[in-house]
Amino acid sequence: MATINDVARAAGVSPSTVSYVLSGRRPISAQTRERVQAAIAELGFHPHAGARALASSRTNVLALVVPLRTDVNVPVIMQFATAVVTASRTHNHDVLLLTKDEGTAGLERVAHSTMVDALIVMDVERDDVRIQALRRLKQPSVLIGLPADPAGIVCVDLDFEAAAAEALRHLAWHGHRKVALVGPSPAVYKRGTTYAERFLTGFTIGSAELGLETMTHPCEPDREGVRACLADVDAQLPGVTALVVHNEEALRMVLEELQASGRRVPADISVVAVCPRDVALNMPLPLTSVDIPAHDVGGLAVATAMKLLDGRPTEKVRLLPPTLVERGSTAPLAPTAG
Amino acid sequence: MATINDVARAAGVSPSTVSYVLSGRRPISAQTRERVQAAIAELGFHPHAGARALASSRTNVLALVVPLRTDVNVPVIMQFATAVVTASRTHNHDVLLLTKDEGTAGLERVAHSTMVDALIVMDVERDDVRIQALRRLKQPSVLIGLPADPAGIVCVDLDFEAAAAEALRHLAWHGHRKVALVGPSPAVYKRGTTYAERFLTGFTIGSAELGLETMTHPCEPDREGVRACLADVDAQLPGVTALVVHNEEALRMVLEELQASGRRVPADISVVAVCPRDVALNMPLPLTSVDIPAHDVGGLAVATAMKLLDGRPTEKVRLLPPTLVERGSTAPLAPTAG
DNA sequence: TTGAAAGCGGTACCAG
DNA sequence: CTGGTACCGCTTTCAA
Repeated sequence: MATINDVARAAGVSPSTVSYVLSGRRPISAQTRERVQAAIAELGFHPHAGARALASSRTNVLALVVPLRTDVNVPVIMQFATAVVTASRTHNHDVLLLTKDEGTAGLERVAHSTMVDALIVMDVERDDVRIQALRRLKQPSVLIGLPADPAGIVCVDLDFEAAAAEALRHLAWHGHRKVALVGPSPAVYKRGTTYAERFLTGFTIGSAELGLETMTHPCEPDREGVRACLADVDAQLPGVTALVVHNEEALRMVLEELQASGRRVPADISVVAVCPRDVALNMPLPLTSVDIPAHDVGGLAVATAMKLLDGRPTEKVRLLPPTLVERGSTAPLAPTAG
Repeated sequence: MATINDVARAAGVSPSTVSYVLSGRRPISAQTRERVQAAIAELGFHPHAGARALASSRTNVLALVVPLRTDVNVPVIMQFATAVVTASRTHNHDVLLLTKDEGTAGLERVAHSTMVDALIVMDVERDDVRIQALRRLKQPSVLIGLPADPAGIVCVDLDFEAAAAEALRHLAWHGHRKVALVGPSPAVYKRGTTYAERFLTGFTIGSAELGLETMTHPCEPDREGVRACLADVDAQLPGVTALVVHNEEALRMVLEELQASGRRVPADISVVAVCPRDVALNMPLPLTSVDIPAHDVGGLAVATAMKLLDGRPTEKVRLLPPTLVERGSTAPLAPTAG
């Protein structure tokens, strides 16, 4: 492999000049620059990452911590991950993949050994033990999620509270008064996954503000779970005219069960999904949905990390406003039912 | 951050001794070792990854290339990825995550800049352009999959041909003579994804060897696609008594459509799935399945990469034998139907 | 606008 | 069994 010295020799300049051509950190005459670039191309020179990291204290690598567990929504995780990788590349960074099960030790390992410049952590829980560890690191970190105490750490996420409010507002606008939330599985709540809690909060507040009659119910994403959930909804909120479904895995089954019980969507019951747009579009019926913008959130996390690395100012908590797109699964409440 | 020199000073030894304590590459007296380890612990010393890479020409990082496209089965991809990360950690390596869309350039970038010791590449196609690039790298690579010409590259995967044969053998043993293959979507075949082709080959050969009456049909994993596929199967192979489903996304819908058409599984029709065990177990009915051992394959890929790095001998192509587990979705053919 | 050279923090060879 | 030290390849300060 060619080194910077080989390039310097071939171009008839000093190694430092080659380095400056590469980094652009000082003016170089056009002539010199061209000679150097020609030599680089000819020799197929690629700077040695380790050497660079050693000399510059910059690795150009971001750590990404993903949950390994599969009770959490895998496709969404994957969307976040690919978004982070893609965004990182546009910022000239690569991504080191860590799994959550290494816990605090994994974070400390890659940080202390200077493998990464910053860390992006997914699947953050209410009182995540990893957060105190992150605070002690010399590298900055960005959470995707929102823990109980985000002090000293930067967080980005969808504004799930607003998302719930948005869903309710849409339904209320269409005249719906009785609305049920079909939530994630109990395990998700139990774990202290904050997006679930935040959505619930927004739902409750929104319900009160709009004067709606609502109920909420977790939902195990299998056939029996969905049936049980819908049965409870019908029992506790008779005459329900709309559902907000914050449970991707269960979504398709909810639609099927509604159909099985003889209810047409949206004629008999409206459904607002909370999910990535492609999921909403790939249902039997295109669903009105509040988008989970995994791509945007991942991109924002990376952009935020870059700001931190550059010492640029950053919001401590950045919650993206939700967008609701009306598709085929919601309709105004029929006058007779109002 | 403490350096090796700080540790050496604190322990009253030379830096090289500290290095040797860390690497175990030469005998150290118990006394010295303890003093050094105490100093390491006290100072919270962690070797600088870049410095280490520079001096040793070893990064202890593996590149993992995953498909970014989502027409491919996301949960399985994720299983492979987490298996690779987990296995890498047991070998004291970390994983750099690359997406397939960077193509050849991405591979060359991380290899030429010495960011990784070896590469693991998923979603390999028949005539994958990346393969020639991999051959030129100084780092070894392991493919998960099997291209047309694997010369010079090590490949690991499930033996999909044998998997198909195994599924048919199981059904034939139970007296089934008319069997249809519900395959992946046409797009998967079109792309030259070899696992699909290999399964098809195995199915065709197995069918001939067992003297079965069979047909094969790709299947778009949505409601209409599944319906159309099953309709074609019924039309072209009337009296079909068993299905082999090599399409995870479609699996649940296949079962539901069978039920909708009044056929009970396994009483009226047997179903063998080809999927990870957890998918087979999470269906309404636990399915007899040929396992896609993502964890094993990922682990094997990593172990193989380690062998290559150590200069130990390795099989060029390693195809894991399939295992079929009988669960509730297959039954002997009823005598009356035979 | 460019060059010289001192590190960055380890590794591993050469000595003893 | 241990120490001294020349690198590994690049960045960046100091000089010119």
